[in-house]
Amino acid sequence: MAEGGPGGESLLFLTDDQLRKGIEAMFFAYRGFTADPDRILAEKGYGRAHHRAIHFINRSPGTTVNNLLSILGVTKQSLNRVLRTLVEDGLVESRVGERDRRERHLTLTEDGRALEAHLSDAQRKRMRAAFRTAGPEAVSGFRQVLEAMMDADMHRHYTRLKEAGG
Amino acid sequence: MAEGGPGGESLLFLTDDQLRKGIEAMFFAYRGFTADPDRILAEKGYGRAHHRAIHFINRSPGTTVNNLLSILGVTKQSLNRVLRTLVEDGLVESRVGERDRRERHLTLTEDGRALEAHLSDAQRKRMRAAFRTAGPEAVSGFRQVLEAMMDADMHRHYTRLKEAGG
DNA sequence: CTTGGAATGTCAACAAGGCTGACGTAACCT
DNA sequence: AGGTTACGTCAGCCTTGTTGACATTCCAAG
Repeated sequence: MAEGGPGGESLLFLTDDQLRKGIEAMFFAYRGFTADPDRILAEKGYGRAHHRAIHFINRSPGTTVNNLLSILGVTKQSLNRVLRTLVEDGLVESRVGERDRRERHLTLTEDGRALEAHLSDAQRKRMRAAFRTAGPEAVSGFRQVLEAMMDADMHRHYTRLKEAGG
Repeated sequence: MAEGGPGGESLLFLTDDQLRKGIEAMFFAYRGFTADPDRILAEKGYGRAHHRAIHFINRSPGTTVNNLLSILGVTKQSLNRVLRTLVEDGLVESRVGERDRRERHLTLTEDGRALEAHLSDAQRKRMRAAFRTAGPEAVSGFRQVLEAMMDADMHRHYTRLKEAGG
């Protein structure tokens, strides 16, 4: 299995050692990925769970609790705890649905958008530096591998957001 | 800032929208990245913290607690709890240092190596599928971006492990 | 040689944020 | 009218992060 294969293409990039490097790269990079927002959140007494809620509410203003649940992949009890503090603190607004009044539609308030901007500025800054260092071709590969790594459900959510936002 | 730039190279890949896609890709992909090991760990009553300890002890047999701490970036108390259960369950051996008896040198037992193999098989399987789908060039870019995203400390650890293992 | 500081690891207690289970309410739909 | 769906909440559990206090060991300065 050292080399050669379909189309004479080298498969060296699929050795266990290469895979292990990919695994460790994911581990260390994810730490960097969350480090900056984590610092900002800690100052305000929030955690990563708040960041995730804020991020996806910002991406899909007016989204329902149920939709958020399926994106985040946590239980409603878990999400509810986070959401309650955000509503109490005036960062998120929860409006009863007009068409279906069982639903709650979530949007960021002005304060919420301000925090979101602060957090995503920090995170984008690091991502931008990494992208710039690696270059456009690397970025394309980066995204291809990540997309191939997602579960099908998550890929669905990702694609939806990608299309909506583009 | 839409296009053009040094050397006439397009900078479209650095737009906020592209960065946001990268951020969301990291989020969703990391979930997939940990999903398989998480299932195995849950069956055995362990968590992600145990996996991390097992992984890095396997990578550097005989390592000290302090070294592990700086790789994992948690407090020694946090690590100690995890380590204690692993030692009690006979997956990790903790030997008092010969030269410096304050140190504890950590190695996996046979059972520990078996669990490590099980976990990393699962994780490599997904990584292999993603690598194969994306192809060697994408994998190269993937790693470049991740490396550029790491904090300096983490990059140091990553490089060390990479060299040792390669 | 002794003593004080630094390094290493352990115990205790607390908080965040996952989880399950049970229950209540309101609204929708057949 | 009755079943289903969406949401909220209470209670309690677990993992895994945190700080603080403490014991042991090493080393170096006096």
